[in-house]
Amino acid sequence: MVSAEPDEDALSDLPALPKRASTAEYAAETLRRQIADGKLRPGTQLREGAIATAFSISRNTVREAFRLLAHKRLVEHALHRGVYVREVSAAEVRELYATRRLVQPLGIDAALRDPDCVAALGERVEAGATAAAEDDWDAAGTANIDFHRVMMAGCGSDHVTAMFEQVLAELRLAFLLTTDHKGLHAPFVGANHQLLALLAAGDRDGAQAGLQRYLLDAERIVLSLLHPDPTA
Amino acid sequence: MVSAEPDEDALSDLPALPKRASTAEYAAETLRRQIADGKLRPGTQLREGAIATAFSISRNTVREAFRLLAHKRLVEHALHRGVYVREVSAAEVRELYATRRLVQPLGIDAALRDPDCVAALGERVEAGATAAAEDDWDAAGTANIDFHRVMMAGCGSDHVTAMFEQVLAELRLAFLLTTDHKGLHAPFVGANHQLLALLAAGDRDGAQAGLQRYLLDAERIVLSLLHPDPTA
DNA sequence: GCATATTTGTCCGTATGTATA
DNA sequence: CTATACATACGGACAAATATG
Repeated sequence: MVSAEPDEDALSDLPALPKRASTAEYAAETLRRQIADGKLRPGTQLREGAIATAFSISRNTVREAFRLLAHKRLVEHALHRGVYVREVSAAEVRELYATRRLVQPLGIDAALRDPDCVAALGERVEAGATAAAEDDWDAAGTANIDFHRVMMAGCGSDHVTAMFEQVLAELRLAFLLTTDHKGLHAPFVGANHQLLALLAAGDRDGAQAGLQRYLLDAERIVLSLLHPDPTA
Repeated sequence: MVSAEPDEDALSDLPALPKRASTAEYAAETLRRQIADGKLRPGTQLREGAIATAFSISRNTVREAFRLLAHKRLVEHALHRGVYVREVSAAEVRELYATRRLVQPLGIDAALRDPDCVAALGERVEAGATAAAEDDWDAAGTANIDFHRVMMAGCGSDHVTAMFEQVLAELRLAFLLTTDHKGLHAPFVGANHQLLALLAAGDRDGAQAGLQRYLLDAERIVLSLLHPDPTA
């Protein structure tokens, strides 16, 4: 590449990837973080030329990075019209929660079979509580997402894990559309705590019912924040 | 592009995609078919230069096509060493069936809630039986895969459907490694018929048990054909 | 509706880095 | 170890599609 150190600004927080990556992967990762951090808002167009000059890489390489991001469904590619940070609609949010209600019961069953998994979940609940106590709602949101990620990883299926990561990534994209981070994440802290207690007690039916209630509530909250109540 | 009609040579066998696609998508689709048809065997290296000249497109475009195929996990990308048609190992086959045993119960439940789905499944069973009667084991294999695809689509979750498509595509890649198409697909015809009967009768427990037995049998068969019995 | 500017899609030539015979 | 083949990446060019005035 032309400039050997493209990492002085936005990349300084990268923990020095041990795994070797191509320039395109590097650029894609940088963009991914900027999207996840809300620096690139949903709907923003990413222009090849601008990014190429900003990152000091060629347009071809930028295009490869775009393909990688499109694969993760973080951006949308419109032929001859460019790529845009994806905007998740209310209908898509409903689909995402429908999918969660469908597959997360598998995670509950997996957790019930594995005490280590329950212990790992306990750490996430604690992290969420700590973050909430410090009014750090971004951290609380991350802890919440991790809670469910860990639970699903317990299923032991790479394909299912990857799919669920996808679902969570898209949901995070939806979260970016609101600024009320406390209203968004605060309710989850207690809910996860309750769910954990049911899992620790080995109460399968209770945990399954609790999960469904949780997901229905979460969907309602997210939709209400996205779509500030049109009837009021 | 330079030449306005990119469709006269290597692409002539494509049934004229109605949806507009970029040259890269077009090339990716052509390669995907050649892999699915067994013309490009697992393990084959796909060289940028060779494909670029063969398809009369630039290496840049070929690279974009490779990204698309890598996304579908049809090819593997090794940095600085090129892309290869993926070889599915025995361990991966076991993982694929473990995933199927995990998620397909959701498909059974969905089918039990939807008579239309059961009807659609009936068509696939018939198609499989017809193909078997005509000794067309490739068609029988396709019908079998479609049977399970339709069942999972009944869940109504795009994410789950996409994940399952992925699983089936990788399994198909494994099937390419054997030439005994009859031995591979013949056992499934009857099994699907039985499963359908249980679904039509509304016997949930029977169908779930039947599914698990089916998947364990299928895994055994596939592994034995891939890995021609080392003890014999 | 038209003319123009911008941006994407694609190609080419070339240089450098990497893996392997 | 050198040589070679290939992937990676760059930059410039132009056509085609789209956006803009």
